[in-house]
Amino acid sequence: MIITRAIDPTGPEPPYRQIAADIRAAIESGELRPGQRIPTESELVEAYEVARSTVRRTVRLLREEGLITTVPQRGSYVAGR
Amino acid sequence: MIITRAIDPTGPEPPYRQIAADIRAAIESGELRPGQRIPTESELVEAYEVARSTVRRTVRLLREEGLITTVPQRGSYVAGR
DNA sequence: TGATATTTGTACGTATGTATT
DNA sequence: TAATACATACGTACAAATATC
Repeated sequence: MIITRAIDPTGPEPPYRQIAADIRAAIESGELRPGQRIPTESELVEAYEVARSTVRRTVRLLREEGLITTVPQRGSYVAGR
Repeated sequence: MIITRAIDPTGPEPPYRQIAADIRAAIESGELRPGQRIPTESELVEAYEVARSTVRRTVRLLREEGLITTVPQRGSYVAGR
Protein backbone atom coordinates (compact mmCIF):
# COMPACT_ATOMS: atom_id res chain seq x y z
CA MET A 1 0.00 0.00 0.00
CA ILE A 2 0.87 3.60 0.37
CA ILE A 3 1.46 4.89 3.90
CA THR A 4 5.08 5.71 3.99
CA ARG A 5 4.74 7.53 7.23
CA ALA A 6 2.16 7.93 9.94
CA ILE A 7 -0.10 10.90 10.39
CA ASP A 8 0.70 13.29 13.18
CA PRO A 9 -2.56 14.83 14.34
CA THR A 10 -0.72 17.29 16.55
CA GLY A 11 1.64 18.73 13.96
CA PRO A 12 1.15 22.10 12.33
CA GLU A 13 0.22 20.39 9.08
CA PRO A 14 -3.44 19.25 9.11
CA PRO A 15 -4.02 15.52 8.53
CA TYR A 16 -5.57 16.00 5.11
CA ARG A 17 -2.40 17.69 3.89
CA GLN A 18 -0.16 15.06 5.43
CA ILE A 19 -2.10 12.36 3.64
CA ALA A 20 -1.91 14.35 0.43
CA ALA A 21 1.83 14.65 0.78
CA ASP A 22 2.01 10.91 1.32
CA ILE A 23 0.06 10.07 -1.80
CA ARG A 24 1.90 12.76 -3.74
CA ALA A 25 5.17 11.14 -2.77
CA ALA A 26 3.87 7.75 -3.88
CA ILE A 27 3.03 9.21 -7.27
CA GLU A 28 6.33 10.97 -7.66
CA SER A 29 8.29 7.91 -6.62
CA GLY A 30 6.49 5.80 -9.19
CA GLU A 31 4.78 3.60 -6.63
CA LEU A 32 1.56 4.90 -8.14
CA ARG A 33 1.79 5.28 -11.89
CA PRO A 34 -0.21 7.35 -14.38
CA GLY A 35 -3.55 5.75 -15.14
CA GLN A 36 -3.45 3.64 -12.04
CA ARG A 37 -6.30 3.91 -9.59
CA ILE A 38 -5.46 5.13 -6.14
CA PRO A 39 -7.03 3.44 -3.10
CA THR A 40 -10.73 4.03 -2.58
CA GLU A 41 -11.95 6.49 -0.01
CA SER A 42 -12.89 3.62 2.29
CA GLU A 43 -9.44 2.12 1.97
CA LEU A 44 -7.80 5.43 2.75
CA VAL A 45 -10.09 5.87 5.74
CA GLU A 46 -8.92 2.56 7.15
CA ALA A 47 -5.29 3.04 6.20
CA TYR A 48 -4.89 6.46 7.77
CA GLU A 49 -7.55 6.07 10.43
CA VAL A 50 -9.32 9.32 9.68
CA ALA A 51 -12.86 10.26 8.79
CA ARG A 52 -14.09 10.00 5.23
CA SER A 53 -14.54 13.75 5.06
CA THR A 54 -10.84 14.11 5.74
CA VAL A 55 -9.97 11.69 2.98
CA ARG A 56 -12.27 13.50 0.57
CA ARG A 57 -10.54 16.73 1.47
CA THR A 58 -7.24 15.11 0.52
CA VAL A 59 -8.57 13.76 -2.74
CA ARG A 60 -9.99 17.15 -3.62
CA LEU A 61 -6.64 18.80 -2.98
CA LEU A 62 -4.80 16.35 -5.19
CA ARG A 63 -7.45 16.79 -7.87
CA GLU A 64 -7.07 20.56 -7.72
CA GLU A 65 -3.34 20.10 -8.08
CA GLY A 66 -3.98 18.11 -11.22
CA LEU A 67 -2.29 15.02 -9.84
CA ILE A 68 -5.37 12.83 -10.06
CA THR A 69 -8.69 12.72 -11.84
CA THR A 70 -11.85 11.38 -10.25
CA VAL A 71 -14.48 9.33 -12.05
CA PRO A 72 -17.77 9.20 -10.12
CA GLN A 73 -18.71 5.72 -9.00
CA ARG A 74 -15.35 4.47 -10.20
CA GLY A 75 -12.51 5.99 -8.31
CA SER A 76 -9.61 8.39 -8.66
CA TYR A 77 -6.75 7.81 -11.03
CA VAL A 78 -3.25 9.17 -11.27
CA ALA A 79 -3.21 11.76 -14.02
CA GLY A 80 -0.78 11.86 -16.88
CA ARG A 81 -2.05 9.18 -19.22
CA MET B 1 -30.38 40.62 0.80
CA ILE B 2 -29.74 38.16 -1.95
CA ILE B 3 -32.19 35.29 -2.26
CA THR B 4 -33.82 35.87 -5.57
CA ARG B 5 -35.40 32.45 -5.56
CA ALA B 6 -35.89 29.61 -3.13
CA ILE B 7 -33.84 26.45 -3.06
CA ASP B 8 -35.46 23.32 -4.39
CA PRO B 9 -33.94 20.39 -2.50
CA THR B 10 -35.67 17.91 -4.83
CA GLY B 11 -34.41 19.33 -8.11
CA PRO B 12 -31.58 17.79 -10.10
CA GLU B 13 -29.31 20.67 -9.16
CA PRO B 14 -27.84 20.23 -5.67
CA PRO B 15 -28.54 23.04 -3.21
CA TYR B 16 -24.96 24.23 -3.12
CA ARG B 17 -25.09 24.84 -6.85
CA GLN B 18 -28.46 26.54 -6.68
CA ILE B 19 -27.15 28.90 -4.05
CA ALA B 20 -24.05 29.54 -6.12
CA ALA B 21 -26.20 30.39 -9.11
CA ASP B 22 -28.18 32.74 -6.92
CA ILE B 23 -25.12 34.60 -5.66
CA ARG B 24 -23.60 34.54 -9.12
CA ALA B 25 -26.72 36.21 -10.45
CA ALA B 26 -26.53 38.82 -7.71
CA ILE B 27 -22.96 39.60 -8.74
CA GLU B 28 -23.74 39.75 -12.42
CA SER B 29 -26.76 41.94 -11.85
CA GLY B 30 -24.71 44.41 -9.84
CA GLU B 31 -26.58 43.77 -6.63
CA LEU B 32 -23.23 42.66 -5.28
CA ARG B 33 -20.38 44.79 -6.57
CA PRO B 34 -16.64 44.18 -6.85
CA GLY B 35 -14.92 44.61 -3.51
CA GLN B 36 -18.13 44.21 -1.60
CA ARG B 37 -18.33 41.51 1.02
CA ILE B 38 -20.87 38.80 0.48
CA PRO B 39 -23.03 37.62 3.39
CA THR B 40 -21.24 35.61 6.07
CA GLU B 41 -21.53 31.87 6.21
CA SER B 42 -23.92 32.16 9.13
CA GLU B 43 -26.10 34.60 7.23
CA LEU B 44 -26.21 32.34 4.21
CA VAL B 45 -27.02 29.37 6.44
CA GLU B 46 -30.01 31.22 7.83
CA ALA B 47 -31.07 32.77 4.54
CA TYR B 48 -31.13 29.55 2.56
CA GLU B 49 -31.86 27.25 5.48
CA VAL B 50 -29.09 24.81 4.74
CA ALA B 51 -26.18 23.45 6.72
CA ARG B 52 -22.99 25.37 7.05
CA SER B 53 -21.10 22.73 5.11
CA THR B 54 -23.40 23.35 2.18
CA VAL B 55 -22.74 27.06 2.28
CA ARG B 56 -19.02 26.44 2.43
CA ARG B 57 -19.34 24.21 -0.61
CA THR B 58 -20.99 27.11 -2.43
CA VAL B 59 -18.35 29.62 -1.40
CA ARG B 60 -15.63 27.25 -2.50
CA LEU B 61 -17.23 26.84 -5.91
CA LEU B 62 -17.51 30.59 -6.43
CA ARG B 63 -13.94 31.03 -5.30
CA GLU B 64 -12.76 28.40 -7.76
CA GLU B 65 -14.66 30.24 -10.46
CA GLY B 66 -12.78 33.37 -9.54
CA LEU B 67 -15.93 35.28 -8.73
CA ILE B 68 -14.98 35.88 -5.12
CA THR B 69 -11.88 35.91 -2.97
CA THR B 70 -11.88 34.76 0.62
CA VAL B 71 -9.90 36.39 3.38
CA PRO B 72 -9.52 34.08 6.37
CA GLN B 73 -11.22 35.40 9.49
CA ARG B 74 -12.72 38.24 7.48
CA GLY B 75 -15.08 37.06 4.82
CA SER B 76 -15.47 36.62 1.09
CA TYR B 77 -15.47 39.50 -1.33
CA VAL B 78 -16.63 39.94 -4.87
CA ALA B 79 -13.57 39.83 -7.11
CA GLY B 80 -12.69 42.39 -9.70
CA ARG B 81 -11.38 45.28 -7.71
C1' DT C 1 -33.28 -10.65 -15.14
C1' DG C 2 -32.79 -9.31 -10.50
C1' DA C 3 -30.43 -8.50 -6.23
C1' DT C 4 -26.38 -7.05 -3.80
C1' DA C 5 -22.08 -4.67 -3.07
C1' DT C 6 -19.05 -0.96 -4.12
C1' DT C 7 -17.76 3.88 -4.71
C1' DT C 8 -18.26 8.63 -5.15
C1' DG C 9 -21.54 12.76 -4.38
C1' DT C 10 -24.22 15.36 -1.41
C1' DA C 11 -26.02 16.88 2.98
C1' DC C 12 -26.82 16.98 7.73
C1' DG C 13 -25.06 18.12 12.64
C1' DT C 14 -21.37 18.96 15.97
C1' DA C 15 -16.84 20.15 17.98
C1' DT C 16 -12.39 22.42 18.38
C1' DG C 17 -8.69 25.67 16.97
C1' DT C 18 -7.05 30.14 15.48
C1' DA C 19 -7.24 34.89 14.17
C1' DT C 20 -9.64 39.18 14.05
C1' DT C 21 -12.72 42.56 15.78
C1' DT D 1 -12.95 39.62 27.69
C1' DA D 2 -16.21 38.28 24.59
C1' DA D 3 -18.07 37.84 19.86
C1' DT D 4 -17.28 36.82 15.21
C1' DA D 5 -15.58 34.08 11.28
C1' DC D 6 -12.99 30.80 8.82
C1' DA D 7 -10.30 26.07 8.90
C1' DT D 8 -10.27 21.57 10.12
C1' DA D 9 -12.15 17.27 11.76
C1' DC D 10 -15.35 13.99 13.55
C1' DG D 11 -19.56 11.00 12.58
C1' DT D 12 -23.92 9.83 10.08
C1' DA D 13 -27.19 9.17 6.31
C1' DC D 14 -28.97 8.65 1.78
C1' DA D 15 -28.64 8.99 -3.47
C1' DA D 16 -26.79 7.65 -7.92
C1' DA D 17 -24.02 5.04 -10.92
C1' DT D 18 -21.37 1.13 -11.58
C1' DA D 19 -19.72 -3.57 -10.87
C1' DT D 20 -20.55 -8.13 -9.47
C1' DC D 21 -23.06 -12.26 -8.42
